[in-house]
Amino acid sequence: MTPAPKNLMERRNGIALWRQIADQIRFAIGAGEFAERLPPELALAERYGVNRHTVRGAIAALVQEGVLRAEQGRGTFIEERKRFAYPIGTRTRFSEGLKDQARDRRGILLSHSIEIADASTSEALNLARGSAVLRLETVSEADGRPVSRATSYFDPARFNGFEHAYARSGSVTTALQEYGVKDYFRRSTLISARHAQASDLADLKLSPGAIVLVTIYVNVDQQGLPVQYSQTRFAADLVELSVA
Amino acid sequence: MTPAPKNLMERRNGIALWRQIADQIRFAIGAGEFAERLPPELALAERYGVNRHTVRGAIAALVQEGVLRAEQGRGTFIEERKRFAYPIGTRTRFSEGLKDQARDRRGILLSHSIEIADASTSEALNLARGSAVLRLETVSEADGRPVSRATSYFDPARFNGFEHAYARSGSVTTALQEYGVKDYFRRSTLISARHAQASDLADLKLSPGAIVLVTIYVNVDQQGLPVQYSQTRFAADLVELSVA
DNA sequence: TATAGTTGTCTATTGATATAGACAAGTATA
DNA sequence: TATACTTGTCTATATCAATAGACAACTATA
Repeated sequence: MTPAPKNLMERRNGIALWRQIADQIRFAIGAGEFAERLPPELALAERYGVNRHTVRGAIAALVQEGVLRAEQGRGTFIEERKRFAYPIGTRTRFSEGLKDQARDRRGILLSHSIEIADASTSEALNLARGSAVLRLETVSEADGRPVSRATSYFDPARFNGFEHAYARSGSVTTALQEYGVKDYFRRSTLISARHAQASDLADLKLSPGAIVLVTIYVNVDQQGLPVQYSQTRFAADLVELSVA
Repeated sequence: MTPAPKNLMERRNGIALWRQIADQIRFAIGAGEFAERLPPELALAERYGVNRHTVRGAIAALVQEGVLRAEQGRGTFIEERKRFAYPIGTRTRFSEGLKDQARDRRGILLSHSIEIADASTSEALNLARGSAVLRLETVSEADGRPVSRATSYFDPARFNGFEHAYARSGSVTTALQEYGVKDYFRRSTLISARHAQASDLADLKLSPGAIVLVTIYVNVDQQGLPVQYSQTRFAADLVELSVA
């Protein structure tokens, strides 16, 4: 039995109480804390040490998001399930990693462009300074829900027209195979967390102030040559990263 | 030249404009957008499409955090701090991991207690249901700055008095050696991110609304027996996790 | 030493946030 | 059907957030 943590809300910190409580409830749902139905509004008000109307504000926001469904006289019910556990390892692949947790997984190409590589990109892909790179902006979905938003870089000399291959299959793994990369491995992953930027909020269908987990990584082929340099943002309320 | 993105702030979303702007400025600094000095308040107000006083609120918060330093008549300057890269792997150790990045690393014991293990703890440590566990609350510091806040569980039958060993050395590695555990390995790590709780804000000296990276892991000895089950919160503005 | 440019402080007004209480409307159950 | 419990709606009040304008205090430099 949890000892009813009271007054854990911070006031006058620039984040409205109803927003903080909405964030807490969403996170608690992701952690499986509430089975199917939310406690009554008065109980939640007691738990968070606020007025019932403030809790109602939080619930209204989550109903708007589609996380909750309120029924007058009956209660407030949860529309969603637990977080995805996304495995990070030497053989990390989006579709493989979630195959036991979601029926449909696919990537969607938002846009692509050829650019001059900056310092970190050219170093990661082992290209000469000032080389051109192919940049892909993608969203990955699981069961129709946007899970991650990636910015990836490829060497256009080796992977000319890669954007079409990716757009067709919705999978980096499949697209790489079309270019003769039978297998690939993750060399390293850097993980950080921050508030989502406005553009990611829209693509990941998040509410303002949401947190994203950011992974920066390089994938290499069987010869150890870098094939993909990528920065991926995961919705922290929907995904946790599992390092095996 | 960036085309002065105006009016990208969301209003009446439960997050005060000054807080959103503070988050944006902090992120822009991290991305190296401002060299050394922030643009004047009026220019920032123009850029974000808000009143000068609103920008001042954001700057005041960042000064409080130690990110900025304002000097009357001169301008507002950036206090440089780079993030620690904390390596996560099979041989993850706090002091080892930061030894090239900080001169002094140590753990501080905040409190300890004997409790009845809950379901996840007893499973992680391979204990019978309802067994007693030793719980340690600790803070780890690097160069005097609190970097992480951990809640760890040990089997009190095997590690009787472990809290004293830890308090003496400030190191789990050293304390485990006193109990004959010459080496240990990390079996798995689960990583998530959320807003910091009030108690962690104080211990990690964070500002309200700050983000923490949460790692949940089990360490096992050379025989594969679990010795430590732990949940650690890292200040996301100060630390990124590196998976090799 | 002027002057322009910067941050700091004050007053005032409007809208959003949070609290409080009362009661209506709907649901489940004894 | 009566009762307890739940969500929905209304009024009212106090505090915080955001805008607006004016001017003081301080710094760099022409």
